[in-house]
Amino acid sequence: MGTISKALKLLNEFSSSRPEIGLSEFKQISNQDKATVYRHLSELQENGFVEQNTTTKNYRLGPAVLRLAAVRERTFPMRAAVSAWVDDLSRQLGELVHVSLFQSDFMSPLYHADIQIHGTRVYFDEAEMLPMHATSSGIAMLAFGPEKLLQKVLAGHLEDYTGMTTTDPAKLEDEVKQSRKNGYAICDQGFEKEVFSIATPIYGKELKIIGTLAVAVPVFRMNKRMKKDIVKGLKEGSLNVSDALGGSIPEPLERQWNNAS
Amino acid sequence: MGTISKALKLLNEFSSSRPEIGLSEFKQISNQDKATVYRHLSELQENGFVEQNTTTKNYRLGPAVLRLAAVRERTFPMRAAVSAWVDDLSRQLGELVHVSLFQSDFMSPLYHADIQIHGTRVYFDEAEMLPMHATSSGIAMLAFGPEKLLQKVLAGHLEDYTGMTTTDPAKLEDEVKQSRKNGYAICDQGFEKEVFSIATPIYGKELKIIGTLAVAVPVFRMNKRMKKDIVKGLKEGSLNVSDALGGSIPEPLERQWNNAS
DNA sequence: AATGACGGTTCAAATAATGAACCTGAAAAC
DNA sequence: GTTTTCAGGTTCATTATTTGAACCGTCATT
Repeated sequence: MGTISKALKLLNEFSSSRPEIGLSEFKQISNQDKATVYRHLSELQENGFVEQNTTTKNYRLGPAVLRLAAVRERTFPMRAAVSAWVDDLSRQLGELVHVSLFQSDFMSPLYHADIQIHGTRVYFDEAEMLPMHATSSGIAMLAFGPEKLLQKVLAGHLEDYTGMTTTDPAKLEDEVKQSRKNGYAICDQGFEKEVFSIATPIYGKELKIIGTLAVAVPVFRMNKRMKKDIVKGLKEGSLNVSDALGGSIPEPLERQWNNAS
Repeated sequence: MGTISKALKLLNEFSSSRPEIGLSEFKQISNQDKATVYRHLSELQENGFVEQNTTTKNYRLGPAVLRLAAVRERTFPMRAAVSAWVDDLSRQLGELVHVSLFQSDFMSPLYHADIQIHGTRVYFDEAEMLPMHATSSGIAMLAFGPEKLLQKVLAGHLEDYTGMTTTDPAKLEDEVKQSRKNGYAICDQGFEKEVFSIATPIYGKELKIIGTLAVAVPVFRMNKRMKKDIVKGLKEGSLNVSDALGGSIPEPLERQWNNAS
């Protein structure tokens, strides 16, 4: 791994639950020498990608990412492109819906909508990274994405988040196979307790898979009828979202979806 | 300059007017070997900071910046903190107002508001980088920021954007001195033709300057009365925005402002 | 006064970045 | 339809940068 990747990976350590990180903490997290981490952070700081809390000396994400995000969304408005369909589906189902993009090691939420018609709702953080093996989005990506990715994830460590997370590679592979058979992926409380989710793949230009569309509901609200509605909505939604992004669902998968319903 | 900075600087080449850049183009822009640029882009791509247009092979900003921006704004909501005051001032003046943050080489817009009460309005792109020598925000930063920064800018190349841009270091230094005397910075069509702007500094914790508050108006609408109103609004605004960011205006400057009005 | 935790710095040793030249394919020029 | 040009991408010896153990200064705790 090059120096650039090492530095960029540092940025990914920041999250909603960990907005500021000190040097020593970073050293532990990243398993690198303190001096190395320090230099990387300094260079990131020079470029505005991190900044320092002047009192605690802890590091946090810098304003540079804001400008880049503004450029990206202004010139390649993906969020805007998918938002209408995500809103639609959320309204239709009355549940939380999100589109997430594949990003090397995890799924990264792009947009979510939660039209509240129930008293309880699923908590969703657009700034969070969704693990590949513990979310329906991740499993859908593994099922419909490149075989290499699946192998990489199966070979890696499968962290247990809830006690119900699939941590056995063989079991995960089974789930992936089942997802391919079904045409959608399911995850029962793999990442957050009490949350059940279903996801379908989203494709961009040239039939390239780029992410997933997913619905997450409180597990106690889940039943056969609900599941049927969600799967139907996801299939339509995937078509629409893919189309909005200039892509389309591969022929075989679309046929599979049509036959199933 | 380290490898990390070289790679990160590549990201800054993207803008609203240049959303996609090819390898050869990048080589020219950055004055680096093609192989080097290619490797840097590849590593950025692996981490989702750029992605490739599959047909043209051109590079564009990737989705990773979206997630980081979401984390930043969620955990350190600067935009949200300043938006109310910027909106207020824009409503009060009926003109475009923006807060921009200093970012190593330029000013980076954080938030802007334009309450339209006139037929014409200033075009403003939040994704754009504002040059230090050719905008009121930049000059305010030079005037009230560290002396080192001023020297660095004076020693560098001063690009001419409009034909009215200050390109002579001595003249720029004069403008900076005048700004210090006035307590605010002025720029007449230095970056965009027909746009006149005035800016005041914004301070964070421990009296550290972090950016500027600025008003930009069509030059033909500018007059003594208008200028007086803007300067008054900016002084109040700078106090409010600095306060909202947990900072405060340094004593001497605040006294200077109070005496002037 | 001693201890340890933390951010930051140094310099020789190790490793990764670099760039001239090369490859390949597509499109423009002849 | 052949040649030229230009684009993205790749290779390998050379070169320069990254690296990390040890060190420093500061602050809070014992």
